[in-house]
Amino acid sequence: MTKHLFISSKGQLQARWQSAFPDAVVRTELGGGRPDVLWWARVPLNSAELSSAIATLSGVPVVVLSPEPVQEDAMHAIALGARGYCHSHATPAMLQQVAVAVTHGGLWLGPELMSRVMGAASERLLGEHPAEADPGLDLLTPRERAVALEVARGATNKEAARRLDITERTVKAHLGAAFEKLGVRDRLQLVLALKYVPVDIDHAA
Amino acid sequence: MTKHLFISSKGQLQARWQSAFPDAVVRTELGGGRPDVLWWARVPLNSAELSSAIATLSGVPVVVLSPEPVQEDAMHAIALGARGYCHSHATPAMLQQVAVAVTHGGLWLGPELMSRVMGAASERLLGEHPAEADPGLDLLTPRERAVALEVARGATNKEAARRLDITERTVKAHLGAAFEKLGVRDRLQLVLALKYVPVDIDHAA
DNA sequence: AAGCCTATTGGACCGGTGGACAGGGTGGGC
DNA sequence: GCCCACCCTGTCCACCGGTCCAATAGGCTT
Repeated sequence: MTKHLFISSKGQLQARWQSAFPDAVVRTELGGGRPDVLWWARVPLNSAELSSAIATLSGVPVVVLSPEPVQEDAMHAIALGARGYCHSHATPAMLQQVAVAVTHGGLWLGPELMSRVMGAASERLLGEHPAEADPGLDLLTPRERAVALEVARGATNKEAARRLDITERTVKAHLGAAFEKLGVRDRLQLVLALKYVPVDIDHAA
Repeated sequence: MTKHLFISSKGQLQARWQSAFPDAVVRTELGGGRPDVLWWARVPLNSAELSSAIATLSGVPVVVLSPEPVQEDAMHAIALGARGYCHSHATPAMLQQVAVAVTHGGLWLGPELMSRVMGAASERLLGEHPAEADPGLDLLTPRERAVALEVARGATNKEAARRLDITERTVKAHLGAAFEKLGVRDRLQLVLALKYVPVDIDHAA
């Protein structure tokens, strides 16, 4: 018989899970025997905890359950080695499906996520990035690029303004345009989007 | 009963496959009814053919079989939407495993490929290389580190608070402590400090 | 000439951010 | 017991960051 172990912060979904797997064990902490499937339902998702759980139970498929599935969380989960990701309120039938898939060596993600992951993986491994080298820098005008690079080095708007000899207001304007073009919401995400940019030589030690 | 359709250039493995699935149908071309699983064993792998087959049988999981599995082929296959990839001489037991996984919504790739694909997908989607131990990070307490990492991913204080299940105020506290310890003035420079080590912070002077 | 893109700046608004006060709680070392 | 490090929370406030409303001016294509 397949042993299912659910790790949950609180036990409130125990009944639901046990209707999918009558012999399911629900606990708040890892421990005890070695299950055949580990269902990780602790919220919020803590990377460190999950990672150590996966490492501890090496070989046991881990499925992450979330009360409100987020793609980003799912990506983190599979990056850490999880074999599945689905809604913690999924129907018992769905949970059984997932269990079957992962215990037979599969990865279960749900249709949308699956296609996203597959697309990303193939892009990465086949080396055909859609916007290959620059995920954005050449979308920007020269001025926008200059401002973006200043900001990406950690400058405040005021500092960037001084270095480029323009008004802080203008910096904001260019920066706003850059946000728009790169589809990010703030300077920090701009930096993350531009993270490949090598640090200026004249500022490196 | 699950219907298995094998598409093969030549029929020589028919016996093996039928020992896994007694009612398996082996053909050289697509056609006839709609199977529950489509096993694609045509060699060499033709992207166009496979693609159109997957499109034609939309919704039917497709598993690509190869007499000599190559990672690149596997990547192409899943890029086109295949749900599995394995050796065409796999044991009947293995084939049954694969069938179970894919018919339950899973992706089946084999351990090595799976980890490769997962790694690639997460790198691509999260834009991160697997844990390159940041030197500054161990100056921080576990909680400060967790907050710092959330922020380093582009989260706002509010988002970090939600993800770590603490108040925004507490996020600020940990973050402030992290700024102090790392000698930076704001979240953006924190990210830079965690990503590239040798950046001089004071180009404002 | 008209239209568009780029660069530049202004003012105003408001939410996010970071620092400066405050505490409260736990657990471990001396 | 006391001290200390860590974790968590609160209020207040100045500043920064991002976006809205503009406007002016040069260069470029049509």
